[in-house]
Amino acid sequence: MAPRDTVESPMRRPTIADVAELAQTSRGTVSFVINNRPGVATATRERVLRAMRELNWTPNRTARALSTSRAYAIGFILARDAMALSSDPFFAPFIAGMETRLDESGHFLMLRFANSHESERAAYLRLMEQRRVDGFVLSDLTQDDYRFDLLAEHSFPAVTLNVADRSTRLPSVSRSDEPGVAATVQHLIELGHRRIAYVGGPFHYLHVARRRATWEATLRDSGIEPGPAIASDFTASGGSAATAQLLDLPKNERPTAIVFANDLMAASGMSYALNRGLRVPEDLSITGYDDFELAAFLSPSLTTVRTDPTAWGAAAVDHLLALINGDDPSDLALPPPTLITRDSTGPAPQ
Amino acid sequence: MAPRDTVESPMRRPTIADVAELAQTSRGTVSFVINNRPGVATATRERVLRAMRELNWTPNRTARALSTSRAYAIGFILARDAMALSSDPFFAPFIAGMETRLDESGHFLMLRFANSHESERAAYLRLMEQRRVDGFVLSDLTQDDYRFDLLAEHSFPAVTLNVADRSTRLPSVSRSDEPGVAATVQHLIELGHRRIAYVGGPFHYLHVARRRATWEATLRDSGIEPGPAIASDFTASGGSAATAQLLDLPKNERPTAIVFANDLMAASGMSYALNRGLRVPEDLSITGYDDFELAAFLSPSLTTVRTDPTAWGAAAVDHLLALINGDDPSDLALPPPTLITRDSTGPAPQ
DNA sequence: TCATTTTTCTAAAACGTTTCGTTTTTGCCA
DNA sequence: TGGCAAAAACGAAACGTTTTAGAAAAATGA
Repeated sequence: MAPRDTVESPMRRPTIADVAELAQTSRGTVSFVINNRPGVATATRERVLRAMRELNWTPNRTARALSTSRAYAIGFILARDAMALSSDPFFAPFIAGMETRLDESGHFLMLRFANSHESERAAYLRLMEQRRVDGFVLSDLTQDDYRFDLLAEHSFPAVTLNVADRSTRLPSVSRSDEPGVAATVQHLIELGHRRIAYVGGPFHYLHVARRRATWEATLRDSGIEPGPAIASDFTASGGSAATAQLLDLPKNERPTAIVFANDLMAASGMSYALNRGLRVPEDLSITGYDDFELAAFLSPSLTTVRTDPTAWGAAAVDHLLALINGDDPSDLALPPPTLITRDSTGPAPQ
Repeated sequence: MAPRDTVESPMRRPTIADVAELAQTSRGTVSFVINNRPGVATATRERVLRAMRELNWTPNRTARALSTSRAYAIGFILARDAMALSSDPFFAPFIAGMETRLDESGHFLMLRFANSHESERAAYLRLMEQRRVDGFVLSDLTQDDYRFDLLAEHSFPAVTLNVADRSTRLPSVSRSDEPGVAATVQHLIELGHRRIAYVGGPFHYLHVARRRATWEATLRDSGIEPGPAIASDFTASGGSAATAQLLDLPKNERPTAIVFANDLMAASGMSYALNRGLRVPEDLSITGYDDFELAAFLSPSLTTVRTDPTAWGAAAVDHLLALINGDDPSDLALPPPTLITRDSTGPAPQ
């Protein structure tokens, strides 16, 4: 007679009940052990731990999520199109910074790119309604941002990147860009420039408006009339077009230096100027913002402002998790970014 | 006596039970309606739909996930450091492409950046053990990739980007890069170049090795001895260093054209060459790969190969979801990328 | 030793779906 | 009109955790 094997249902993943049985205790106790809560005798705790190891069991997060009504994930929704995104050197390191902290706390990141306002709104709603995240990190704040009301209606926690333009109960994690822009403009003034133009992004973004305002204020403080300012779009093609527009000005209005709101526009604008036969920095000084990887390797290398998106991402997550855990974190200001002087800026032409 | 209000528990989100009650039916029926399965009378179906609308109810995905043991999410784990990632123009549009399809099917993307081999492995394990995803998209295949065994052990579905170097039950979604590289080399040969160098990435990546092999094969097919090949690292600084190394060769070995494995290295290498006083393309022709945003706006503009990562991402997700749903999709080959000829390539110097 | 407190542990009820076996209703035909 | 099959609806169990009320056991004090 063939031996009768104990027939195990194939591949069934062990559950907390299996662990409890092996450790000769109840499921409740196992739960207490893994969440290390008091009230479990040392001997029992060790039996449970041994059983866990033996069965190679890890708690099923879905079940836990249902039970605790926590998702153990946070949402990050970007309303930019993918192309703009891939060339924006901010997000990848920012996300990586977030993940270092998420990893430690066992959370995951739900990322979504939205290419329209409607799909952005829909993504927030779905994530909230389906309870798939515990909170959000809000970037790209705009004037009177609709997301504040949206999240408030569902009483969802979130942290904002930079401070909002109106009062909100959401804490912010910000890195002021005023000092970086001010330092850039100051640097150009010291080099003797007097016609300093600005090429920014869409002004409904708060940080865009703020940087532009800083450029203007710094010039006025030095008694210099601000040169032309152009609202561009952060893209390479926008940078070229804006530069063309500036260089087409009559000679006595034409800027001798251009402050760009990001490196991509700066690099593109610089190429355009070189193509037109201008020398950089002898005829035209150029500055960027971000210190993207190529900045140091362009010809000439690009004077720019280095931010630290990784640290920012980590701080944002720390703050958000604290908020989710019921703490009441205040606004947090990170140290300002620093100006990196390279070869694309030089003394103003005579 | 004060009127006795019906005290509602504040803010409780409606559940399927509330909908069932309002529609005067059972939870099972409501479930049938939302998953539009047969066996529900039209009248009942409409009562349910009305109740859903009235209560503004959407099913809780966590509960559904627990019940169906499906996570409604897929995993994408990138073992690159954030800096390299931010400058790689592939991933953002690829992810965006994935999301268009994920969105349609109600799935989400679990994204993780891993900065070490260990954390990569741990991320796969956690996602699988906790059942937080239904499958994976595997990118950056390496020689004898360990992930095949890892996923097989847990019998998790996945699709690979490009075909593996060994047999695996995982279907692939690939875009062959041979034609792009071949077209590039051919283009240079037609321009009269005979010393054509190659600057690639780490050769343990399959696609890196394959591109390099194509460069070599195309040259040999034309009876040309391949010039020097350098294994670089896809970074701007690597591109500069490799270019320096090539330009330092004795004049009769020095290449008249360099084929770079990505645009970032190409842009950086080009700047380096210009800085050394060479003219591009008169003295040196340069090609890239990716067609990143800046490529058209560099000076000179960069000849490169345009891939379509967005379409690739969409196809990968379609394939993966089919696999998850129990279909048995075969390998899929997307149309090859195309060469974009710009100003960084020209006739070989005499 | 016994009452009392404290600690440890258990059993059962949640969490919000899906699924499945059964019962009820409907529709059809003789 | 009664009988029967098919369609529709129901109710309960299941998914795998956490949490809570209370039982059991251990520790404490008189």
